[in-house]
Amino acid sequence: MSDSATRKTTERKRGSGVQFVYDVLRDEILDLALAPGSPIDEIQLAKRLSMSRTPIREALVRLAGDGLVTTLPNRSTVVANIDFLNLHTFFDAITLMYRVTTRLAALHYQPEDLVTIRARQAEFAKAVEDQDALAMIATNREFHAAIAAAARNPYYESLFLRLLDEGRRLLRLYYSSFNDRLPQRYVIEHEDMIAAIEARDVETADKLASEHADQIVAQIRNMIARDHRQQIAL
Amino acid sequence: MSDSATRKTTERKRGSGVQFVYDVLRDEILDLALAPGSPIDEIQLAKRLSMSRTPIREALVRLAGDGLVTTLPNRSTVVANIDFLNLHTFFDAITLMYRVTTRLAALHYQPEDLVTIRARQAEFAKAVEDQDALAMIATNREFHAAIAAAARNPYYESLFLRLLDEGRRLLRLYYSSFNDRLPQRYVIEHEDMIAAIEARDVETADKLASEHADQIVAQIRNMIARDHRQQIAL
DNA sequence: TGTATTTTTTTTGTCGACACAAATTTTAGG
DNA sequence: CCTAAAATTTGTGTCGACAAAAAAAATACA
Repeated sequence: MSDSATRKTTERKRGSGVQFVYDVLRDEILDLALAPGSPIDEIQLAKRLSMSRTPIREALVRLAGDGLVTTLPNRSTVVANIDFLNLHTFFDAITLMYRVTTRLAALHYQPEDLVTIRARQAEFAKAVEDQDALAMIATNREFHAAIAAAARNPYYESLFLRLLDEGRRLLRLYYSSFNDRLPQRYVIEHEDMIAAIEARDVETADKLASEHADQIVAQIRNMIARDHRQQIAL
Repeated sequence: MSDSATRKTTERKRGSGVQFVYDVLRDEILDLALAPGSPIDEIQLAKRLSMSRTPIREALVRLAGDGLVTTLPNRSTVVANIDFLNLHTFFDAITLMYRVTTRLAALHYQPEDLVTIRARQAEFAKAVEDQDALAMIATNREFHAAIAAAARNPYYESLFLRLLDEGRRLLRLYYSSFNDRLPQRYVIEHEDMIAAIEARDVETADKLASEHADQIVAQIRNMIARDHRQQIAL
């Protein structure tokens, strides 16, 4: 299990309890340390994090708001399932959010935004170079989150972040397939997007984001199809 | 105050407490019965609804997730303010959601969806005929929510519902200005949208939704400008 | 042996109480 | 009379306990 969950005997500041539980659970859910569909026992969790059930419950309510857990009335809350049947709605939404945030970033970015975006891109390039699939997933998210922040629209941003997190869970399922050389292409696409944003070239930014999204969606689809074939073969 | 808040001594089913508080507070916030920025006292609320603070707090956490209240650490939670300075981000997002949901509804609707949509439209037409501004706001929301449901994309739907609720709060502020004849136009536009959806004419549906959104945004902008002029005059 | 009913266990939803943080008021000093 | 420190008040964050609901186990009956 996640070692961040076991360290706890140290006194925490008052008020940080809920946030702590929220962060721990969120990480474990997105990292698939907690399997989708598995129940979350409040008492067990309370013992593990050595705190009362009250802050645990509040954290669970927040996670339910994020769609990361599902609360069954009078029954245990469970980690949200991945809905493979309706993945197309996910792909549709995340593609649109890739486009919209990149578009608006080209329109509204401030100089300091570019600094942040470039820093995230450097981290992503590093992860690709190291062939570190897990780091690639994380840094790719941060790169696009930085663009979304520059777009300065909290409504798009919050939906996009939610979709990126959902995607993180999906990619985790298949991250072993990242051994190929494809990710190098993403680095270049990112560079092109940064250039279009900097030039305030909205249409090009939109087009690049759209293609980038299609790339990623296609790759995830491939991973799923491949995995599905393997399952059938077994 | 809302009378739904005072009836409570009757026993409620176990488990419905949080939902009840959530619904009451949500309505009061969206109806501006609770002014934006005003603090919410947990103890006072607990007394008013005659229940313990625990379910109150959980409801507040959910509302915070919806962006309807803001939680200040160790300090009272306050009703979310209306951010007039960044209204353009709201208009941008809600216009896109009008378009996307109408588009996808034309693509994915099932026969029973049209029945629901038409029922909502009838209620909206009735409200316009009655010159009942408050009912117009509510039924207009339900009409577009029905279209969003037919679009069958939970990500778009949840964002759109959130934006519609935010819009409800905005319109409440200015609903006195609904005395003019403009709303009749909305009825016709709604009819056109239904026709385009039924014909599965995606492009027309998109175009109509876009124009409809522009209409509404323009009207809200007018209301704000008019109000602003009045404030300056005073 | 299989099914229906009762009993037990487990786990959630709610409660009242307490501790701590921040805001407010009071008091002390210049 | 004004400023700064101390004391008080107000309200949140967390806790342990209890009651109701659901699930699991045990029992009765055919």
